[in-house]
Amino acid sequence: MARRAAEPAGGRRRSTIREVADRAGVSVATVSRILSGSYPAAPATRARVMRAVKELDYVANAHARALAGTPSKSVAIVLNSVISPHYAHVAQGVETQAAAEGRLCLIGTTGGDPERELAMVKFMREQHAEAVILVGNVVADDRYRERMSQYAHALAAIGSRLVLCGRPPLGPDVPAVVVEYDNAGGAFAATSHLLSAGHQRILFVGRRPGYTTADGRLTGYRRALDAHRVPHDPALEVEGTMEWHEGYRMMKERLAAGPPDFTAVFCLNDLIAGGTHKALAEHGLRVPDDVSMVGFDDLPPSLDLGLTTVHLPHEEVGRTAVRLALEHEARGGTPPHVTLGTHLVVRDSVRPRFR
Amino acid sequence: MARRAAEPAGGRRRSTIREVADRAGVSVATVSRILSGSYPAAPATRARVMRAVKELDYVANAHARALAGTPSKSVAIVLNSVISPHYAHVAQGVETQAAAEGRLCLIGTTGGDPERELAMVKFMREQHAEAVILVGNVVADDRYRERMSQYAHALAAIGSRLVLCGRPPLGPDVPAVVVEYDNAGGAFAATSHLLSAGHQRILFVGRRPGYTTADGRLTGYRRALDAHRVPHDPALEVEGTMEWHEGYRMMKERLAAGPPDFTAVFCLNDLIAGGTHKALAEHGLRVPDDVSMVGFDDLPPSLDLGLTTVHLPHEEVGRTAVRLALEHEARGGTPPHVTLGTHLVVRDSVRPRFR
DNA sequence: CGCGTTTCTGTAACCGTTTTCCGGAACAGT
DNA sequence: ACTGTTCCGGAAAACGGTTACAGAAACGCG
Repeated sequence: MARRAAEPAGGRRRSTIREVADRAGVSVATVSRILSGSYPAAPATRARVMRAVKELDYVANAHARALAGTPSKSVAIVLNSVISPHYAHVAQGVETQAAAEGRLCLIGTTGGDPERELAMVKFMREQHAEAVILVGNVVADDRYRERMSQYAHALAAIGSRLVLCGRPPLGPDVPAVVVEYDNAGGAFAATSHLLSAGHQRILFVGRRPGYTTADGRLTGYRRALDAHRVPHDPALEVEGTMEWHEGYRMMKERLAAGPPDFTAVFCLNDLIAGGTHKALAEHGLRVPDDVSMVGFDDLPPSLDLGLTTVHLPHEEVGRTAVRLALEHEARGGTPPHVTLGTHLVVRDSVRPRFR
Repeated sequence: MARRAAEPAGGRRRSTIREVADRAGVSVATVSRILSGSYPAAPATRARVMRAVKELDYVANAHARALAGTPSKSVAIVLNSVISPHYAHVAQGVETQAAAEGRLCLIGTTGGDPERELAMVKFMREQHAEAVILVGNVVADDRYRERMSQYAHALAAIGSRLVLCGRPPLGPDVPAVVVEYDNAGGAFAATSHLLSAGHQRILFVGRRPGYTTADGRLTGYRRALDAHRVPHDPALEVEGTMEWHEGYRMMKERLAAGPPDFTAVFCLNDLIAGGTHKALAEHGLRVPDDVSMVGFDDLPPSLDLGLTTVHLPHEEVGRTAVRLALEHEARGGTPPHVTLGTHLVVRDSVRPRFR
């Protein structure tokens, strides 16, 4: 066979079920049956087969197995990057739940590039993933939206599922499971907490129109102001992305422009809170003595900072995504859309202020 | 066909290459060739095929393809958990490099359980991963060591590779690639930094005998003391695991036992540094004014803390692992063993002390 | 117009499993 | 001893692609 010629340098071939069968003196069918477990086999035969398997160190070829009709089930997760703590936690949840349900976990990252995300989804489709879980923010232009909903349909057509985590639904008739958390609610709670402590001028750090997460949190912030009848000042909303150094930059610039015109800070997330905190410290402003502060995410930095923040059920999001996708796959019907609750974790970054 | 009966509830079937061929009025061979790219085909035929593909929204079955001899290459990574920043960074490196080399990335977590780790390796072997990358600490008992080196041989036999990241080799004749970073060297540098600043009594927080990472760093610490002819006091080595709350606990207990008998702290990693920092603060001890401090890892918390720490090339470890495994797979020979360098990042947690 | 080339396209074998369908052996009952 | 069950194990047909081989159509040329 010429086909055999192109083998990896050092290697014997991977042993096949046929070789096991020969060595055990039985047919391939018997080996297959014995290995797949529950099948009546004479103890002697079973022993012979098992010995052959051990001696050859045989493991089944997952591809052949999948092809023949016993697919090794798998779940795919696609995210921007795995180093962002939030994504990492979600991924952990996905992985945990997938393992619990006996599924392998495929992972791919996109670096935030919609193009690569689309490619990943296609890739996962080829791999017969039972569910493709998309996590995180993207700017959703129309072309992207269209192609993604096409993929949703394609996946649905073959009994698989597209799952959107922490991003808005694609549309009413797109068959995708959606797992969100309550950004607006959390922001409302955090802002109310500051307001109740007597703060009126609350800086919102991390505005970013078009990004659904940021938008949701901004909405909650504004609603809380409204509910407390505190006038809303657009000048208190600072724009920037969701990173540590951006938080640092935003606060630096703000303070460089003049003395603080706020008594409290709402940070879009804990990373930003970290940077902001640093910038404040460099200007001799202490938290919470001089400035109160709340964050969002409840990820590691908040522990170091003693930051009062909004807890997000990161891992729960991942677990729920897998669970819903898998049970929905079995049941069929309209795909579920759940919103997970968030709650405030009070630490030590807010001080009451009385007029 | 009875086989067809057990279909997922809602779904049409996944379309096959045969259906594409029929619709385009050509043979399957032609479709296969056209899709696999570089093959001379009449423009008209190609167009017809492409249209059929689009209309049926066909994607190839990766399993069938793999079976037939064009395996979709993949690389597997197995780690304790993806939420630990260090692992996450390594994973990111692996994923990046894998993508760059056109490989899919399979991921599995073990929760630190050797049993699950072994199961994962087997699983990955079934999936025909070109390399299986193991990251992180384990307590290596003999049974574990033996089975793992058996897997290494099994993988090697079929032209795949076992890669160990940040853990010690299994033995001289075990065909596994090893990528380490220089724990001892980094610890030496960090400790020397403290010693040069005039500190003599340096608390080592996070001793954990048997864990290679901890052991390596402790070695570096002791060597530095030696080199500076500072007597080594075992009472200055505190035991604990590598987490934030452990750092907190260790320092809390130390301070509860009596006034500080040290002027500087060497933390096994940045997480511990975070907890330690907090505990110090609660006792009114400021860093670096009252106590100097160095960490290890250069992960996010160190930014917030302004921590002087040892930088580890996390992502580089992951990338190197993939690169080495893949080129070694091609070349054959003795598997490489590399140690990546580390260096000190000076921030603002160490203050000179003069007698 | 016949023939050798060149270009495409079809046929069929094969990849390594699972599973259906069947046949033979052992064993008990009469 | 003959038949009916029960138990085991084998042969062979899928699964959905790739590719070696060969055949047909188109083309240039003497």
